[in-house]
Amino acid sequence: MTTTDPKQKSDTAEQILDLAETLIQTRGYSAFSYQDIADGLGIRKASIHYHFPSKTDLGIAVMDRYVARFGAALAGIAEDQSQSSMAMLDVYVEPYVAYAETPDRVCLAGALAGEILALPAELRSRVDGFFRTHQIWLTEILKRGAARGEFRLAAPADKVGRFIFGALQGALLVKRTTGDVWQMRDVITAMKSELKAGA
Amino acid sequence: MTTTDPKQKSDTAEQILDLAETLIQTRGYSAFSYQDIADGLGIRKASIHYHFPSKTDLGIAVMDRYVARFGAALAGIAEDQSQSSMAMLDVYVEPYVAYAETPDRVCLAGALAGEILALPAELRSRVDGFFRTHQIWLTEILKRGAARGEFRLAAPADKVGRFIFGALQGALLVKRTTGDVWQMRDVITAMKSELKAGA
DNA sequence: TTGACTCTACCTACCGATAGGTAGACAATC
DNA sequence: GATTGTCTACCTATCGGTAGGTAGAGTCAA
Repeated sequence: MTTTDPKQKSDTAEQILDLAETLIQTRGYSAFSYQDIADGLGIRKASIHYHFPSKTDLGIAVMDRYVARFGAALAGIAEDQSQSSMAMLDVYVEPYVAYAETPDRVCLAGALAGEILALPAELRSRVDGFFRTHQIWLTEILKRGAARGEFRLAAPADKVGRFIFGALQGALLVKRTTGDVWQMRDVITAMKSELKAGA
Repeated sequence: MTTTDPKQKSDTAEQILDLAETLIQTRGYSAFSYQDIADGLGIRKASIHYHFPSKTDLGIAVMDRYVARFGAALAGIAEDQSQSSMAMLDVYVEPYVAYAETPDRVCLAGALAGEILALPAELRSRVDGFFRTHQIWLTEILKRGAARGEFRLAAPADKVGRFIFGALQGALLVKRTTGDVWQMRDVITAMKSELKAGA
């Protein structure tokens, strides 16, 4: 950095995190290597080990950043209580739509979940926490929508929450394979129609 | 084999396929090795290469067998037209429930989809075909149910089909990570309630 | 002001383990 | 005697990780 930038983390560490996140989301945790990152950034493998001693450390750092980013987003959505619950849901699904419109990206947690048995315990627990948090958050929004007469839930909110969350994660998985950009849009259309039905 | 068994494929080849299928479903395609199979069956790596020259060949054989098995099942379900559409759906989701009740298994196609970019093209196209076939099949059942007045669809059948298929695949993914056996049951409960709503 | 020292951030060069895959010997069977 | 199936022994490539060195910026006492 030539400018006087009071940044906390070094620029290199940040670049490593960014590329690692992309690589995990597209190829998976086991399938990306320190060499891939080294090649991508034009540095040596050992330099990555300097910033992130082990692959586990790097994986944890990537996931923690992702969780924090999403956590802030979830809190932000629920903050403005003047919004309709459907509007909140619309904001929630935005990242899914965005990922679905890239060629190969899926949710980071979804990518890690696909190879959960190959992951170190510290990563496993974080993916688990991500899933639980999101399903609970969705359940709360659904309850709110039902209480306000916006949604008509055919089943208890927590079950519908799991249904919707699974559908979003599944849609990303299917879309990456089939390449059909309508996969995610159709799922969201169906989801919203189901919630509005009878309202 | 000591008994006179007029089997087509050798017993060893069959055992290799069985174990490979299990390993892909639990660990993933990239994460299992010929050594794992050799250790599991008490044979040498080179013997596996005799039956399946490359890992790609083995992967294709496993997937083709799986697709054929499922294809026969789908045809079987739709055969008896005296059944209700909900009964057909119940039979369809049986394998998902069964996988969800194992510690770590997911759908073979789902497992492969998780690392689709690391797969040889021949495998990729098969996973793609599997997804398309199942979504089309589900759509047909939904249309039938709607026509018979069993289901009330809030959105076009193909969109609901994608919604349901994604939810089932996503539920397996989430369940394996969280270990919550209710994940799949809750999703199926919600799905059936949505379909019955208003009927 | 200068020399000794420390720390950061990178480097080259290597390690043992494991991956998928191959060559060829050796029995058993048809 | 050819075919089938399994073996031992080996190959090359790559993995995550380590050892040790170095250039440069900052610190600080003489």
